[in-house]
Amino acid sequence: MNSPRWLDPDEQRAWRAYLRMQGRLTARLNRQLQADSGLSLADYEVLVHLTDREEGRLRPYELQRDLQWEQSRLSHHLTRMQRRGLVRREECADDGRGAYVVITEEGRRAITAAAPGHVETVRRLFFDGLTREQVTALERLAADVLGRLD
Amino acid sequence: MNSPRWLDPDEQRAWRAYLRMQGRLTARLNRQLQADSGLSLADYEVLVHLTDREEGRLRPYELQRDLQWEQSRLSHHLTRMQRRGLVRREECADDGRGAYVVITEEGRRAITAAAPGHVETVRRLFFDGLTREQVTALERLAADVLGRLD
DNA sequence: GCCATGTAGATGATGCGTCATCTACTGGTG
DNA sequence: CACCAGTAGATGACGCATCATCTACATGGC
Repeated sequence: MNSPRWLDPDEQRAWRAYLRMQGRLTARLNRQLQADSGLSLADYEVLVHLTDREEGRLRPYELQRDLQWEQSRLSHHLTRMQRRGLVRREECADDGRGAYVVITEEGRRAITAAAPGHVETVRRLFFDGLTREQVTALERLAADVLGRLD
Repeated sequence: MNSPRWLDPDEQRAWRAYLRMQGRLTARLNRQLQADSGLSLADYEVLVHLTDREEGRLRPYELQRDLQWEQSRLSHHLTRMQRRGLVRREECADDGRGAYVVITEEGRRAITAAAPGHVETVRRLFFDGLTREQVTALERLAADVLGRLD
């Protein structure tokens, strides 16, 4: 821990700007989604992944792998979503330990209703005003950083 | 809400990569700070802003403006930090409604101990491996987006 | 001086995220 | 087949974030 390499001024500014953008953007997206459709960003992500498979069901561990969430977070979240009727749990025949998470009709209705407004908000708050180069540079940067997170 | 402009493939990939990086990075930073020094990222931010003024004290509304937090989040957070002995509240003579938040000796010790490891982690997980151009491009992007969030 | 409106800040309820821990089943090795 | 390491998932406790609401003081207009 001795003599750390501090951030230089460019890095400082970039880091502060990133943190600030991140916090504000997430807050805004969450609020819009919550207000317009009663879903959180987390609910939205779960439902997107479920609708990606046409059977509308996944094993929790697959969901966990895709979302990169903590296992217990996922489990708690599914419990809450189940309580609200957005998903349902089913037994898994192949693996006695396992389970399936299945999207309900209500879950489908919820995400169908929520998606347009959410995408519109992402576009309005984030992509509008960015150039194509900025978009590809961001993807590149995120991929670089992700590569070092594993 | 009719006929939304969906994200094109570049935007999709960039957005997913960003969300994923964001989530994983925040989680890692939080875990490191928590494990090595018992502080959360939120605690860290509060203490940084307090130590920025050499009196080590601020009005809550200033802190709120700087951090861009919800007022009640800040208030709750300060209560918890106070309970842990990191800050203290003091009466404000000029304004009967107001208060001061003051960093304690223990708070100073905590952030002094935490900072090197945290900065090192930010550097290792984020800045190492990014070019100078990527860093300035990020700052630019974040500033652009922030400009549209107000 | 009195009232209306605004501002500083606290609080209770409730949902979310993490950690530690637990149960139950699987699958390979002797 | 008995054992044991590993994997799938759930749960309780606790700190965090948001919303709605509340108190108390400040301030400007009459």
